[in-house]
Amino acid sequence: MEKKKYYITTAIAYTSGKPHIGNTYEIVLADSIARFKREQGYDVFFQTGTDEHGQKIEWKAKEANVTPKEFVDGVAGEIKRIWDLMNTSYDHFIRTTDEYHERQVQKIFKKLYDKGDIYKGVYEGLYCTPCESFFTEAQLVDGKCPDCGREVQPAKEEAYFFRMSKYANRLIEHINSHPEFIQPVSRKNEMMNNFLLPGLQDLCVSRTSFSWGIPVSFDPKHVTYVWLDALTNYITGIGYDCDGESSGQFQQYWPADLHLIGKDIIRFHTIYWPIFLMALDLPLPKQVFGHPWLLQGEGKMSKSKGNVIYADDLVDFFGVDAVRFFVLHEMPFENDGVITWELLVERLNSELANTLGNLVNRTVSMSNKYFGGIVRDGGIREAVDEDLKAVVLGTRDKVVAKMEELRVADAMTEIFSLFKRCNKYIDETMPWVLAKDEAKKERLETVLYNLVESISIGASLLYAFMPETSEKILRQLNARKRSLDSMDVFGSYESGTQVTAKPEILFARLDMKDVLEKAEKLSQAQIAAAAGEAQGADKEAAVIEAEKKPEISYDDFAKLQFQVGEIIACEEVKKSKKLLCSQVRIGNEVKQIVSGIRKYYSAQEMVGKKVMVLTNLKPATLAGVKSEGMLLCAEDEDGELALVSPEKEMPSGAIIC
RNA sequence: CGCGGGGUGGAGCAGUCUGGAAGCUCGUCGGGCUCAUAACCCGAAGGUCGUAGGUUCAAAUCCUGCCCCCGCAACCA
Repeated sequence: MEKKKYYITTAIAYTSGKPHIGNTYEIVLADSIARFKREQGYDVFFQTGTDEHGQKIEWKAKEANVTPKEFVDGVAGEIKRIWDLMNTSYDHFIRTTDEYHERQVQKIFKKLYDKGDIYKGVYEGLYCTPCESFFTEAQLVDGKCPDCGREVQPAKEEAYFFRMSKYANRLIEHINSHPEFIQPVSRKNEMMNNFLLPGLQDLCVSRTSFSWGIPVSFDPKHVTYVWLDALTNYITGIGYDCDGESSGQFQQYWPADLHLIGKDIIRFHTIYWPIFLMALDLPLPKQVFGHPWLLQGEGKMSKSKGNVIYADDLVDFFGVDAVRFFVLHEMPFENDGVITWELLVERLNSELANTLGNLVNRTVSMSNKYFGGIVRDGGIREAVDEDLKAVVLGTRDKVVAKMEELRVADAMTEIFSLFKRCNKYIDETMPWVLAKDEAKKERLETVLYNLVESISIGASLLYAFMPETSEKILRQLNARKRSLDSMDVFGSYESGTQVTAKPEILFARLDMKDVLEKAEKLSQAQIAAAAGEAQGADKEAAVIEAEKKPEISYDDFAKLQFQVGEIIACEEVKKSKKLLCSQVRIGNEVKQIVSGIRKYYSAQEMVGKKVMVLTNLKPATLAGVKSEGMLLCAEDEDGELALVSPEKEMPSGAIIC
């Protein structure tokens, strides 16, 4: 019988820097699903890779004084190293700089252009002059350029667009008729209400503002812009060819069974990607699962706070499988999960060391102590055995059911319930008591046999999640790995087998204090490194600013009217989290000025301050409130703001020149 | 009235769709055991299930109002 295929992908990682544990979570999750599907007998193809084009990389490469290609080669290597370190069993690692991918993207672009789905138009967006790049509102960081942090202005640029609206109805219908398409289902409404039902905007698919991308073959000053380049990896990676010369592999595996992605890019995978596929007359992926995020305990991960957690650091402390266990087990299905060093140590000690490691250890030890390591089925059954067997034999189906819903954390919990049941069984049967009575020898053999058999099954189930641990346990027990199919029989462990003479500690308990101290050192090192990096970046930015900002005449300067203003009243703007609305007295008049500084100043403390105001700026309406000027602030690289005030007491309205 | 998620013993979560004795992990306390990695097993304390109403024989679960928190979106002159 032919095996059913299963094609699973992760999102491709952006090569702008080393991935942290949150990014690493995704590949491990995908790996456990891929491995489990293989166990279930599917012909699995598992693809991951890197997204290597774009403005940001061009910029980073420049900063590092290397070519973009050299830069991404470095980062992609690092990413691959971490993926391998995590023991992930991907079949193909695609890079968007792969020659085959680039060629296909060019062909796809041309094909869609010829078809009329892509047209040339004008892109209106927000432009950052020093960086020479456009951003959509969504890309802005605190309303500023995400790369250099400066203000952006509305501007226009020639660009190619994809006619999204043409396929919108078909997509709506598809989503409605395939409830399993978007997972978790709660995301479906979000997509429908926010994007599909209000009407889809055409998507800009090219840029001229940077060159590190795949050139549009018939208009080379344009490069392909992110999504058409990145999303297509899922088909080019398995040999799609849009002239109909697709590989056998493509024929076999497409459509994908599961795109595993972060919840932040659900929109692109459930709207743009299906529409691209429709335009190419290809079937749509069966399911897109937007997993939640793994967050660091307090606040966002940031290098300057020194709280970024990297997979390889964790592996140094805990070992690969412990880290796999943690990210898989600690991640809820819909809500974001939390990762802290404390939690990690706690989990490792209680579940891995105590429940699992100690179980294997005590079982092997007893076998050696009482029977020289020979495990025999003594054939003396008792009533207590029945519940153990029932639990052990029932676990497979529970795990399968959970995996079917992609509830990996729950699946692991089921397996650990099995191990807990084994520990309980030891207390129920009290082998050390049986050992004192020569007449109970056969019963004792049976008890140990039941344990070894149960652990063998548990360890086999564990394989998809913690492959090394699974193998280690089986090796210690000298047992074969069970197939899922064979797990409805209790008693397959060959009677008379000898277990290892010296049980190896699977997971050593860790001292919380010790780990936290070491983690603190890591954190300090990170802060120091970030500070050094930030200094370097500052210098760089200053130089670039000098280069890019054109000289102005005194007349230009004279056009700007700066005055000292006194804030006489201030309140928070409703419907906004960032805005404060101040009444500012400037000489004899009072202007209303709205500023995005609520994060740094409370309305109360604003009152009474004398600040520098640009008073002849054209009024604008922000969040429905009129603003007649601008309060000037100094801003650092983290977006920290400080109002600028005259250094000595000055009257309200004083001219600043 | 922008969209969405959440508020469950000290901590972290499940349970809510498909009403019917409030569950899991950690922590605390007491007990058991000694094969084992000071581990394992049992028991206990501890919860007005955010809040106010409603429906129902019965509500954490369904309905309505309100209060907090968090994402996204908007906004940062």
